[in-house]
Amino acid sequence: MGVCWPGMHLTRYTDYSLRVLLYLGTHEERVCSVSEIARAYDISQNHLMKVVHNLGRAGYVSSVRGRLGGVRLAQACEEINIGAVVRSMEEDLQLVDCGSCLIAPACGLTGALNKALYAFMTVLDGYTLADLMKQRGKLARLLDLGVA
Amino acid sequence: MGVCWPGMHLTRYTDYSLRVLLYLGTHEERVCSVSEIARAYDISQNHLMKVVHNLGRAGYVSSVRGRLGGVRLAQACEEINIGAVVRSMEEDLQLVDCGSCLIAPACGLTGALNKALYAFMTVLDGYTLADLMKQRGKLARLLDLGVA
DNA sequence: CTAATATATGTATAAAAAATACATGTATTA
DNA sequence: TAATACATGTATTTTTTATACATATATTAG
Repeated sequence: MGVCWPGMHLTRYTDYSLRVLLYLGTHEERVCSVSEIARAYDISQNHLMKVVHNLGRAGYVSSVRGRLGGVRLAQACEEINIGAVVRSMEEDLQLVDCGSCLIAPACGLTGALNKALYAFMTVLDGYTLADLMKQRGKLARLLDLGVA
Repeated sequence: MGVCWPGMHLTRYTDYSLRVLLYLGTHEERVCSVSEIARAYDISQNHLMKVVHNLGRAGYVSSVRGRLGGVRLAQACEEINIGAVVRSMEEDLQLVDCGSCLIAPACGLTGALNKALYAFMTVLDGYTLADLMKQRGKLARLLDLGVA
């Protein structure tokens, strides 16, 4: 066989990650439970739990167990870079795996795709969580609608 | 529910499209059958048939039916733009579908992702098929290995 | 004219990937 | 100590993608 690139999959998993950060960013003053966030977005709580756990491992959120526990941002909104978040949530963002492709040694595609991906990520590297929250007040109101 | 973006999926389908163009580009002097190309890459012939058919609809290749029929490039290598090929093969390249997402009206993500995708495609727009075939001789040799 | 061979095209099946559900463990505190 | 929230592994479902199958249509060598 031979696949020249495995597909740039920005999954819902990464989508959820960013949405969690947006939620926590608009509620910086307190901890939020995963169930609360799942309810706001009408998303699978189990899935979101793993997303949040991963965000914790990557150092973006800190969690508190037990009653009255929950999650909060571990960094300031201005410090959380969107490109970095995407990179830490998406595993196969490298356009590799040309290993089994017959023409890999002479294929000009790899270089072109890598340059394109680099450009893609460079744009995202130019944004912080704070940049995505310019309309913070409106965001908060929309999110509260979901929880209520 | 609510999905803020559907995923940039550069599928194997697009991969195959570009590989077909590379094959035809290195055999410009004659028509090639789909089965020959499928054999070279060790790929499903049925799948490739549809890829080729689509390339025909998009105007990149012209096909001849019947015995001694086959496919050939309908444009010069220098005229075939890689970004355009990707756009015509991938349907959902637009990062839309925020329709059902709660926070869409105040979400800064959409803009960031669209800018990133634009940067990605702009890079690909800078390449032609000819650019990917700089090592044409080596390509031809590798492909012949697959057919043999 | 006809048998061989190639593309054209719709449908069905299989494989892979992703999302979600389920189950159970661990920690915290009112 | 009961309630609640995170932690984590496994199983199931859903979705997407790739492939297989079947059949129609076109072309041409002989």
